[in-house]
Amino acid sequence: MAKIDEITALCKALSDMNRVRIIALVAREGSVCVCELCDTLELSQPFVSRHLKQLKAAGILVSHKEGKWAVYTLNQHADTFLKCVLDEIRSDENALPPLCACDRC
Amino acid sequence: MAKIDEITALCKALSDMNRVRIIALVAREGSVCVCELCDTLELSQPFVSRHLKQLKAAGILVSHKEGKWAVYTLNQHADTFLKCVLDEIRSDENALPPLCACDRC
DNA sequence: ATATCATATAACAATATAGTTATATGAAAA
DNA sequence: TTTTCATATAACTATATTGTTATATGATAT
Repeated sequence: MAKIDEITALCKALSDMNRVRIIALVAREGSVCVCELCDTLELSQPFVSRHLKQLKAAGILVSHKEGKWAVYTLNQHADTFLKCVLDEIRSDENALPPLCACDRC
Repeated sequence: MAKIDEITALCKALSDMNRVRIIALVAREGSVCVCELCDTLELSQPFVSRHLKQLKAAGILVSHKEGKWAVYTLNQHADTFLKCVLDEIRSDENALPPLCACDRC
């Protein structure tokens, strides 16, 4: 029952390759910290941080603090459309490199 | 089995409110000519024409000529993800004004 | 307290996209 | 063939977004 402007907003969040790769990595790993995203996807930290903010604003990801680290996970309250998108994204998870696990967190 | 870059490209086409409204109108009416889109959505002709080009490039719409008119319809060969999006868009069709039918075509 | 680490934000340049105005194309009617 | 109509494209400005660099915040460790 999504409205046209909700569809537009969600698709705007998904219209950037780097953001979709971030989502794909979070979906595959369950939860990741920012440094793992940076290292695995070879993206700069401020760059990742800003895209994460957009993905949170779009309701796709949620985050919580664990000590010094910010851990990002998928929003469990995704609506029908977002679930459909996530299924699509998950089906191409192998397009991503293996996780560069952070050895500190 | 959509790839990440295909998802990104499709979502980019769907990331603009006017384009989604165009899709919604085509989905509701079955087929429309450009002047009906302009009149109904109160958008300028070159503006609509350029967005239609993007929607064709994204594989969402197809068009054919009927005399002087260009008639746009949904691409029947939509993949799973696009079908899912179209269902969402259709569920908010009443957000659109009634069709301003072109009295010439 | 000071230093360090992880993340977030600010400020900026480069690029892309939206939206407008003017013009081109191509078909049908006169 | 000239005109008219429907649509497409070109050229342009305005705005938004991307991506980078520098800095701020906030927690832990020393």
